[in-house]
Amino acid sequence: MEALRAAGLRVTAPRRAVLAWLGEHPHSTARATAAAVREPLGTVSTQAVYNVLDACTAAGLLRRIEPAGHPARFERRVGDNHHHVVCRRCGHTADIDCVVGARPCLEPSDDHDFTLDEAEVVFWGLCPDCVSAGLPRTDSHQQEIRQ
Amino acid sequence: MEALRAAGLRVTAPRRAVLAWLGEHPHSTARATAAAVREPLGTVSTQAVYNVLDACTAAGLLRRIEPAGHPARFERRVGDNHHHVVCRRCGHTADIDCVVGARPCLEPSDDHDFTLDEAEVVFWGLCPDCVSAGLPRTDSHQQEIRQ
DNA sequence: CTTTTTGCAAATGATTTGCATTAAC
DNA sequence: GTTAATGCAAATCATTTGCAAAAAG
Repeated sequence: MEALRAAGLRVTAPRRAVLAWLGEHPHSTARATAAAVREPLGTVSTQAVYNVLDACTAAGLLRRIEPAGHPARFERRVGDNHHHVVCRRCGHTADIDCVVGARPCLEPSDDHDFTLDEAEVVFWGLCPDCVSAGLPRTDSHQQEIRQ
Repeated sequence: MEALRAAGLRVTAPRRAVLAWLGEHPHSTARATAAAVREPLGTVSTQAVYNVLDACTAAGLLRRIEPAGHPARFERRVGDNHHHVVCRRCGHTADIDCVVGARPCLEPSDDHDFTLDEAEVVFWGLCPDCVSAGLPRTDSHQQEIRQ
């Protein structure tokens, strides 16, 4: 990935592997990503993965999604302002393009003098699997079962 | 507060105090709330506060706001679907009524078969104080300085 | 060779869990 | 008197921090 070099980041095995994995499996957690890159690479420390994710997020190569009550997830689809559906129970996440044309409710009625840079929209609910599975709303146990 | 009794919850000093505090100081964190109720009440355990907040949230008396990277905040304004501006740096939170009339981007373009129950909108940015203060984006140290 | 990354260990911080004691009803 | 809440202690879990060793350019 020359994206790395373009961003002024050194090209290392963990970085290649993390970006490759996230390309195939968007919305993976740090933990799931770590587990995934350890397969081809052998030993990769958890912190190396966090470092990679942080560096790439800072460089704009990744987007971090932090659904309340669930570990952060990462995706390579950056630059466009798209949103997400998140399962309250297992944290499973999918992309959503907002209905209201280009910029949805991007203009708040009153910004309280904040200097805004992003409008984040999260649609909360239950994924099909958790609906059929059982009692709703309990928190996740199976984060990495789902990619 | 008869709201408590109406919700089938016993009326205790910590619950009264927490609800009273949040009525005056919406968007307080658990920590700030605990500190606040300890003043009039003497000793109140942190867990009691968490219990109160959890019970009241479950009963629909409170709404929990969980901005990524910041401790949860609570407010008594429930039932209406309003949104929030959140400061990336200090977590300071304020209410926003969405522009697009009653229900903003409540209809996702594709729900991925999720059973949705809420559309959450968060406007991210920097509060006036953090803009004038200094370097942006660093994380909070002053959660309870701001209510 | 110099600087960035990695790997390992330990710390942080919000939140949760378990259980005996106490207060509500 | 029962049952639900509190208080205290300890555990959990994602994430961060510090630093020496290894790798990238």
